[in-house]
Amino acid sequence: MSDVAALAGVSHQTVSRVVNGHPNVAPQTRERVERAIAELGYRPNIAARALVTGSTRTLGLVTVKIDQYGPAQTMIGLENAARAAGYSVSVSILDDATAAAMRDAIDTFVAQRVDGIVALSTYDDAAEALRALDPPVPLVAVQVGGGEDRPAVGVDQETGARLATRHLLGLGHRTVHHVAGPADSQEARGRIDGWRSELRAAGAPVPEELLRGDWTASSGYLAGKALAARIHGGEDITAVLTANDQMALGLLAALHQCGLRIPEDVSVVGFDDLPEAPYFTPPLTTVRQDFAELGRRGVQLVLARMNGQDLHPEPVPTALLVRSSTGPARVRT
Amino acid sequence: MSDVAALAGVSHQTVSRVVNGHPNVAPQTRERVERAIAELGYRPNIAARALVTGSTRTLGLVTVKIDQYGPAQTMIGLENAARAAGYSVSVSILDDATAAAMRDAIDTFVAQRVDGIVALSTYDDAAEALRALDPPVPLVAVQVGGGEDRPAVGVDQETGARLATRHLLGLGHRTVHHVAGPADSQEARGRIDGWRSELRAAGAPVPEELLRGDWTASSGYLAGKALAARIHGGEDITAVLTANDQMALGLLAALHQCGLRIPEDVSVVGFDDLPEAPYFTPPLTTVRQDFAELGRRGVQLVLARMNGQDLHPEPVPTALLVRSSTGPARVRT
DNA sequence: ACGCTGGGTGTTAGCGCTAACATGCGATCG
DNA sequence: CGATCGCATGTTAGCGCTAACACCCAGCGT
Repeated sequence: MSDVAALAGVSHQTVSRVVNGHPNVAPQTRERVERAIAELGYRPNIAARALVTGSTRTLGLVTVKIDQYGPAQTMIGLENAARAAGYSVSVSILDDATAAAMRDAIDTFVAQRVDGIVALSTYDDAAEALRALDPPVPLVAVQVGGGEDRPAVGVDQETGARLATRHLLGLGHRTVHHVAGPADSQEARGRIDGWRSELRAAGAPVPEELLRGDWTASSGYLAGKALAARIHGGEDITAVLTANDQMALGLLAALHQCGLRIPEDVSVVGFDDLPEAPYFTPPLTTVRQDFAELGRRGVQLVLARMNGQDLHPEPVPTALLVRSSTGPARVRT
Repeated sequence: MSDVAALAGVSHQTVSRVVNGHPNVAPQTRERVERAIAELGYRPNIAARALVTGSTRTLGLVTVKIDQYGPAQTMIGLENAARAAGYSVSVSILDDATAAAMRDAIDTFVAQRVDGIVALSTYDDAAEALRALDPPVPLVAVQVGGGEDRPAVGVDQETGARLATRHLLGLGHRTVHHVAGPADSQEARGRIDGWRSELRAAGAPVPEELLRGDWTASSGYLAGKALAARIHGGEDITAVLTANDQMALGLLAALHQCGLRIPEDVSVVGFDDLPEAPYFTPPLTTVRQDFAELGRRGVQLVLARMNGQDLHPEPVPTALLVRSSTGPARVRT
């Protein structure tokens, strides 16, 4: 900086003023400084600035299991929104959502003096770890529920699941079966709640046995096999809601293999709307989540907290996309 | 830090020594300081340390189109490897791979004084932008080729494509058609090269017309439609290599719709091995890439450059996974 | 007895920047 | 016409830390 000042024939403070866009600098001085900056290829040192201002203009993002489509998209949304707001993003991708790993990551962010932290995960251990922590900077949760006091944004899982269930009941299905996500996932529970309450509201029987998956296509396949066996055993199962598209894909594969036709024999609805969903066999009816929007609201929320505002954002809405994996119930023989 | 020093009854320098694990500190002093640190919840200020040491122990990661499975996985591998080596990761996810966006991102990293930069993208503009840049810190490219001097790691695309092509020819197919990726992708070109050279080596005819996609299932679907039309028009097309699994999915959907059976009428091979690939209809034969390993080697490479070493890592190997989307050529009627 | 070594600790300076105050000067006003 | 204002700029201090050096005091050899 002093080199620039010397070359432009001004003090370092004036250079600082130019760099930070202060108003009270004479236009010609400003120009002279800017030329010197360009000539010398000068870049201000963020660390030094952070030291004196106490702000790094960096957000910490801690996440688990980013290998799923949803979290990855949400991360993109977060990063873009943060960058647009002039913040850098430092990420920590945890292998598993243990409290210890979570604490470690947050600790590192605190040492880095990030201005705010966004935690992105749908698992209970992560949520619990978060609850126990009290970092000196705002910490908001994205898609992690259960925080009574901790600020959070999420997707309106319940309405999404209700939409899907209603669609299937509307097609004349007696009831809807559900292949749920992991028990320790808040997100999965939201979908179960929505599905169950819609069935109840419609007076449809609520299937006792709940099928569990772990979000992977492989677990969906297993669920599909189990379901097919029950259908061949004479059970009246004609409509299935799976908790995400990957599991729906596995389920579809299993039902196909067992000679069941979609949607003639069984209607299937997914959740997420992967870009690939229209190309499943058959094209998948599913519930779309706007992950990018979720990320954006997450950033909006930390930023608000950083300014001391107490924002309570609405959950991100979902939408049902009807494609070819759902059809009218066949008449019982 | 001075609070800790006061509480422990030592100088701030001794606290610094304890924090940084210097050898010459008396055990009981060390313990006293550690207790004070714990009591006060003290975290060293990384910015201040960076200012004096000149090192932030942070790596910059710039990437484009992370919404694809491959880049996302690679990013995880990178982040984990970096964290294991004691580095934080600052990310910048670009909307598109323009030279300007790339320059901006790198500039920000330079201002942040990251110790090294990893660029992750397979597009030519990105590669070109990289070539034009000369940041004051080591910059390595992951999966971006074409760098004569710029250090890079990549996946051995060519061998992967050859493996797939050989597999199809071995099943008795007269030749193999290829649905390639975007023309400006280094990765896509590597696969084309491998496919073409294997055909040549086997003395098989090289189809003139190359089908182009953009990695999406939707573009694969379009290619599938085109292919189906040509098959119905009497062309002898029995084996297709698609440049990734998503496009293979779209292709599969299109061929199905046009009444072609897989693999009886057409054999299809993908590339990537998505976790969902075994659940396609039919389960997809594909070429696996080890993205996590790619990320790991990327970090290894920057770290080496930061130490002034001149590492030239091997490309990451690929493996063919044979599932049910490929079968023997049917006899021409 | 003397210097010498080396481990344990303290003191000082400075990394690059911005906040706060100081200064100088032309324009404005009673 | 001097007091006053506001703009453009300079000066100083200090953010929290580590490197470099200074210092003190045992233990040792001669």
